[in-house]
Amino acid sequence: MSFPAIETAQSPVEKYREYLSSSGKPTRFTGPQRTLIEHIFAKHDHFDPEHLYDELKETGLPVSKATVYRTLKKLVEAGLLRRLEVGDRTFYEHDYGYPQHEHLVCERCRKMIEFQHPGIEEALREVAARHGFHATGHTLHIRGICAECVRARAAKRRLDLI
Amino acid sequence: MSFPAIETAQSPVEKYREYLSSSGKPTRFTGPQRTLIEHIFAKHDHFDPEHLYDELKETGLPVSKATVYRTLKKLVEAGLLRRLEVGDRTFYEHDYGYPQHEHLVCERCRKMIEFQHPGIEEALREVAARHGFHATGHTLHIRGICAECVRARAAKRRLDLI
DNA sequence: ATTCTTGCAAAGCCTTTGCAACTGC
DNA sequence: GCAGTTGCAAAGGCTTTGCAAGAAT
Repeated sequence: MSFPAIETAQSPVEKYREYLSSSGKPTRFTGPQRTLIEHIFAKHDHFDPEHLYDELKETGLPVSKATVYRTLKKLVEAGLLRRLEVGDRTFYEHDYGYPQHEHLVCERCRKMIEFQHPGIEEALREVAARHGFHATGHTLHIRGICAECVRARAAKRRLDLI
Repeated sequence: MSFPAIETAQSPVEKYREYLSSSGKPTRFTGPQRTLIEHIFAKHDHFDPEHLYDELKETGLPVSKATVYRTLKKLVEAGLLRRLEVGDRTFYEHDYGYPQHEHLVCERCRKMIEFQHPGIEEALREVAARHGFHATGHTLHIRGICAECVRARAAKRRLDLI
């Protein structure tokens, strides 16, 4: 984890059940949904639906792709996950129990480095207020090459000269 | 336009030709490419490939979808256009001759309101530097409901009470 | 029992690609 | 004339959807 987790009164599963009962919509807590939540919250990372689907298949508790997509949508509504759109790829990450942050996205190794910057969040709120805009969220990430890849590239360049 | 255009020494077409000749790659300035550039730079707005394709069809100078996509990619490389990923939709807007800015995106009327905030840009540079990250760009937008739609919604609520 | 959820496969969307015809240079 | 570009239609990813079978309450 890049940042310490936030203390939560409820487990993700509990939080989800609460959401289900208070959402008004038809809803039922099923096995596949439990499998997904428990798998997703077993570790903190950034994942895409395809990858999640593959992992579950390997663990012996497969869930169909349709259900992966359907459940991810619900988990975002429930406030358990945050959806990230990076370039033309879509990722999900923990929202519940994890502090607000943004990402540096390496275009070479695809790594996503988390960072926090309260000043930026504050500036965004201020901008919205100034425009009478009722903000519900934002998307922010910095694209480029991470330190590691910059070094690797420099090293390779040195080798090429020999 | 939300912001005044920047003075440019070259027209978009000239700038593009310069890019073509200096890019090293095979390249040829064709009729469809000229049609696209002239149409795109005739007005400042945010558009998606589909919309652009439809507009060109109506003007009587149609360009195939494949060429629209292929040319948009080149125009981004040439620095004429900026590509925006908002949610799961992709837009393009002028980059050449237009100042750096970000967007407030209304989720009700889809309007994109431009804003500038030098402090944020500066903060982003600083974050990248702190991580030894070689930044090449960033994505930033605020989602929510614009002032107009907030008002419209409030008005409707009042009516509903009658 | 009833109604919601799942899995499968088909359909949808947006974007890219293979290829023959065409066109700048 | 030669290589690069276009248009068309087909193919590709990723995501959603229709529907019959299977679960949760």
